[in-house]
Amino acid sequence: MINIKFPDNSVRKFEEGITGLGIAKSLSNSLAREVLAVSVNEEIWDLTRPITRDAEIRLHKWGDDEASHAFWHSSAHLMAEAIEVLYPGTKFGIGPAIENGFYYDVDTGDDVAITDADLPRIEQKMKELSSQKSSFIREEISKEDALKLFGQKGDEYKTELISDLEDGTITLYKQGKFTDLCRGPHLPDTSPIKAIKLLSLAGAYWRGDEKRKQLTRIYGITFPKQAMLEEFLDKLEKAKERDHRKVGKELELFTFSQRVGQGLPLWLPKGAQLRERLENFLKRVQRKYGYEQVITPHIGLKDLYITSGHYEKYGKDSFQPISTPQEGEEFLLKPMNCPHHCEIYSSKPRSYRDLPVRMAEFGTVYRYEQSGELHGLTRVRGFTQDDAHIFCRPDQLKEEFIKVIDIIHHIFKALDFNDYITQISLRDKTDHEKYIGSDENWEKAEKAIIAAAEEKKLETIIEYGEAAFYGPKLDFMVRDAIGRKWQLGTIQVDYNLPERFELEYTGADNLKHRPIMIHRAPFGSMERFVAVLIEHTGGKFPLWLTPDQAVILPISEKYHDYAEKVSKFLNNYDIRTLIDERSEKIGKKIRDSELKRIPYLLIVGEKEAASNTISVRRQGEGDKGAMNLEEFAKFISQEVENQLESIDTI
RNA sequence: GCCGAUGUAGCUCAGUUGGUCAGAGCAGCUGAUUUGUAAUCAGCAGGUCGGGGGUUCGAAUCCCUCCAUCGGCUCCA
Repeated sequence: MINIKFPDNSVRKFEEGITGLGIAKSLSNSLAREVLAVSVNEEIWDLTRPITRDAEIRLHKWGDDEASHAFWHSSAHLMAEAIEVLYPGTKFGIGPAIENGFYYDVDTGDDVAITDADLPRIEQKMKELSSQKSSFIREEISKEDALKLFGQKGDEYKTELISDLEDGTITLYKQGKFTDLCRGPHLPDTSPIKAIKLLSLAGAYWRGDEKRKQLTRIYGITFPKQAMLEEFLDKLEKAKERDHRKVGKELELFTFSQRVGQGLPLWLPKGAQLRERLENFLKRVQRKYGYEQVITPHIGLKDLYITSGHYEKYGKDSFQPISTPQEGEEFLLKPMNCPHHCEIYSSKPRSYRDLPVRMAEFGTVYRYEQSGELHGLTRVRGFTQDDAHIFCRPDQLKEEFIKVIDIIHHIFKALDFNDYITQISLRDKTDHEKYIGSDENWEKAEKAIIAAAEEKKLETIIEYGEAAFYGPKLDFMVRDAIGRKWQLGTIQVDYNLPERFELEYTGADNLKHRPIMIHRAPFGSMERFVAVLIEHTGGKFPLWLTPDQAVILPISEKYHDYAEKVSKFLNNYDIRTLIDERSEKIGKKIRDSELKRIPYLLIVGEKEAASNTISVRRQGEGDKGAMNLEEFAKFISQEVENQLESIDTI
């Protein structure tokens, strides 16, 4: 007999070799029907795998990540089985469960291609196979046998994976006629996989390596119930309504032009208005934190970037140098602001008493991103960083770093971003080619970030190999409408540029010392931040930010003049309004999608014009009744002020 | 850059196998209507069907190529 401990700390005895499913059955039949996976001592197991020792277990039903993981992983195998039937000879790469669903990378050979049109056929075959209720059978196998098995099939991908594995840790899973190299865990059998949707096809390099073969990746998602699938697809559809590219077009915030060039956003008046408000907000915050604004040009001599090391790293893949009538003279569009700021630092001698020096600039930079990488406002070729560089002494590093974390937290709170991930990006110690600078400095910089994050009690995830080439980073990542992660705020510790630019200050000991540089951008870039802001708010910005604070609706054309008067009056109070011309024509109503995003509706007609008032309605709150103009202006100004004040005291 | 898909009026879209296929709604303009918040009526104007090349008696439709966009991969100073 073995002791099984449950999440409520109760312990029961079972026969040795009992399975998760067996335990579930002993508790209740309905549980046994619903359970999908089991955690045994924090490791996710198949429900059918015998437990031979005392263990702590948790049973997972749909709704637990562990359950959906096993469910989707099994679905990936089911899809692979279907593909093997429909496309014999297909070779398989990897097929994991992901956050929403699963994928499998397959190689159908050069002659056969799976296209979008084939997806329903594969879905159909999956449904057919799932209803056969094939069991997923786990089997341990020696490395030698595994290599032999997949070698016979001619599957070079699996054999490559196996050769990287330790002997004695290799397991196979079989269901129906399909056998796969797999760590598991899986469902007991295929039957719970009822609702199936293959979502998309994409090319994906084998092992993520650009130089290797590109396989066909098929994405899909499955659920135990059709209704769940429909709900998921519906949610996905709704999320697309918030897409910043769609909303940005509707609200006339920004546009692109093929003539101007790919990835070069054109900010329309309302977008510029919004952006300006954000900039002013950030400038105000930064002033409080002791930053000074600087301004630097959009280009710099090529030598500047040779000094910084950026030319060597990115020169070939950047916008190419601009030549001048002067033979041999070459300028680069600036891809970052740091070198310029370094030159400002060294424009005069610095004393230890002067530090820290905090230089801020909304600096527009240009990077030649790969064409396939461009994406709305989140990934562009010309963008404006809310950049700043802090030059400080080693003893100031931690405090300065922490202050930057504070700024970012402040900003995120002010804009109601609660759902973000904090990531520490460190170097990949085995890859020396990718980074510049001494190990000693890297070590110091990485420790500083980790220490600061600990002191601020940040819940961070650590990613190795994600550091910038000159230093480690602390990044704040936010999700977009359909769940993709984007880096917004970033803080980077850099011992490198100060060395390359030979920056120094005179210490109390009257000797020269090297300052440490912190790069930071709370928004990341204005473009990306606005994009994420749009998707978070669905285009309904807070009053203090919104380009149009009120829309004036004249009952009829007769009151157009009065509407103009109201608009002008409010404009004097810095309240931006829009007169909805369309409503002048009776019965024509402004469309919801546009109207709903403007906080206040001001209705004017005979009554209002006569009494010099407006009928005020706040979206979502209903009528506020008639107000005279001055009253309304004060009311709005007060509201904006209150909002800004409450932001300040966050 | 790579794999796959898409590109028809300012916007959203229809256009069956190449032959009245240059269309609709909304937006715009001109009139009429004077009406309290999701749509008043009539008329007008809008497009080298992403660009270029080819096949054909004939191309929005088939082929090639370039450009852009979308979903991924890779990349992201």
